Amino acid sequence: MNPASDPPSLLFVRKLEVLTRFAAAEREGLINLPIVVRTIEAGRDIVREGEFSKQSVLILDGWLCRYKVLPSGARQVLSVHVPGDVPDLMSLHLRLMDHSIMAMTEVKVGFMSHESLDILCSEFPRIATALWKETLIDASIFREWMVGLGRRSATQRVGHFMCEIYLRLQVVGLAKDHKCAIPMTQSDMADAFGLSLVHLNRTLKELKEAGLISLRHQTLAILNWHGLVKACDFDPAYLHFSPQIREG
Amino acid sequence: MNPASDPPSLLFVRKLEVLTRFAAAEREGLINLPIVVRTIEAGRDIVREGEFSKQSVLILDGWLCRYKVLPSGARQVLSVHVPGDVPDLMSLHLRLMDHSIMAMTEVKVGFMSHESLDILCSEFPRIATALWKETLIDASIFREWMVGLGRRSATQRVGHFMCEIYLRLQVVGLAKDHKCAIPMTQSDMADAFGLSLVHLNRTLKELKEAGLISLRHQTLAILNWHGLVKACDFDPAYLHFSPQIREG
DNA sequence: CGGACAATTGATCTACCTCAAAATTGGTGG
DNA sequence: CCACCAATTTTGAGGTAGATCAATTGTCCG
Repeated sequence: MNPASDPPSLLFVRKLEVLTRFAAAEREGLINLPIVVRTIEAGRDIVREGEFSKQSVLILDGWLCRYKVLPSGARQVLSVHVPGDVPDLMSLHLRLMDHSIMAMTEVKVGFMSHESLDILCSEFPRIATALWKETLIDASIFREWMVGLGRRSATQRVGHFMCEIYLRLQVVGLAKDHKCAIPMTQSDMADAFGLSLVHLNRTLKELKEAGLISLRHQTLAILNWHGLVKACDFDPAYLHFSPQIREG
Repeated sequence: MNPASDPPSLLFVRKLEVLTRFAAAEREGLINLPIVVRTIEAGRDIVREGEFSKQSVLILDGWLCRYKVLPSGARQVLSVHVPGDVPDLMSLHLRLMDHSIMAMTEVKVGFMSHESLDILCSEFPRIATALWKETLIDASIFREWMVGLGRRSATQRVGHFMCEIYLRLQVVGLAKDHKCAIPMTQSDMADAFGLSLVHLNRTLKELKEAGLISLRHQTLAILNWHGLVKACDFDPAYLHFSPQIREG
């Protein structure tokens, strides 16, 4: 879906065009954005809390997550990111990182300098607005996760995530027929849902035994979409997809 | 601190100037922003999840919170807002509200139409950037709350909030000498920290008995700032104050 | 002074945690 | 192709932070 001849920025343009219709010049400006492509091995940090960031990363392939670690050693995964996402877009204006970003799998990323993004934004204000919107959707997802962490049961939290990630992957063509890859360890998931590893494992087992999902070899199948949506109280409104996309 | 003769927009300008140094024209544009002032009684919703928003509210006096309610009836408070905040700034670009906003006290708010904000942003790109930054800090606070909800104990969550709100109030001149008003019921706090009302009450008691805080008649005093900061693992970096502000 | 709401306390229960070990999986080198 | 290692997943057993249910007390106001 992304031939070698395509510039890496094309994925970025496509993602933004889900929300914004660009003029030809804007599109061109985006496509010509200088991007430095690099491959990073699984487990490596891309940026660390406390660092000053001078660039943002576009994910071209693989998954990555944002997290914070407490003095106790406990880790909270704040978000999970898939191809097309720019997880640290916020650093464009908040240069001091308040969290870290780690490769969950081997990832291919494109580095976009803040300098060139700034220039692009001032030349094309509608691009600035499109990027701003991306950061707002990011925040909306945080809010929904907060609801899960504060008020949903372990089972609902896990199921809710499965629904969310399936839809997000579907938008970028990486999921269909209620199946997708989830290249996370159970330890990663536990840290994302605020659970212990042991309890996460039991929660997954419960969802499997209820016939709602199957998950093996990092491959998720949602066996009963409507059942899962209902059980976990999933409503995709918070993803702010344009009207024509919303469904399961 | 805000004489009757001052236009309500002045509070907004002051808040934004914490992060951005404006040119005279920009400042003037902001001050002339048309604002409709209204008073709203405690407990009333200002916007509801699912509505389309055509304006954003600037808090002039009083507190308000954002929240979501689950089908079970459980409520999660997502954030708490004080004078100077524009809690639904996100609706400027995500018009469909994914959460509700409620007055926690009687509040005096200023309504700013999205139309006039849009015009201001396109005329003064640096104002757009300043607003974007505000939404990014908002998201940063969500991230920190996620860490609390997922990985901190009840005691730490409560204490952490006390530190945060004290500093945020201090910036707008509403707190000093480690004292400030916290016009929230314990029920509101419980919903903000993902706790039951009963447990929240016991947690407060614990912090009081440890000599870290006092809280009576909605008045908070932090009796041992350093002790509290240490016990709750509080680090204000996530508030992204400019360097000269950071301290307790 | 009464009524409504908010705060506090008691008693019991449970969802999820921690500690510990075993089983499974995937990758590597011989 | 197999043996082995390290990482991951799974299961068992027992403990606890925080939930729920149920009063009681305090506070604010009209």
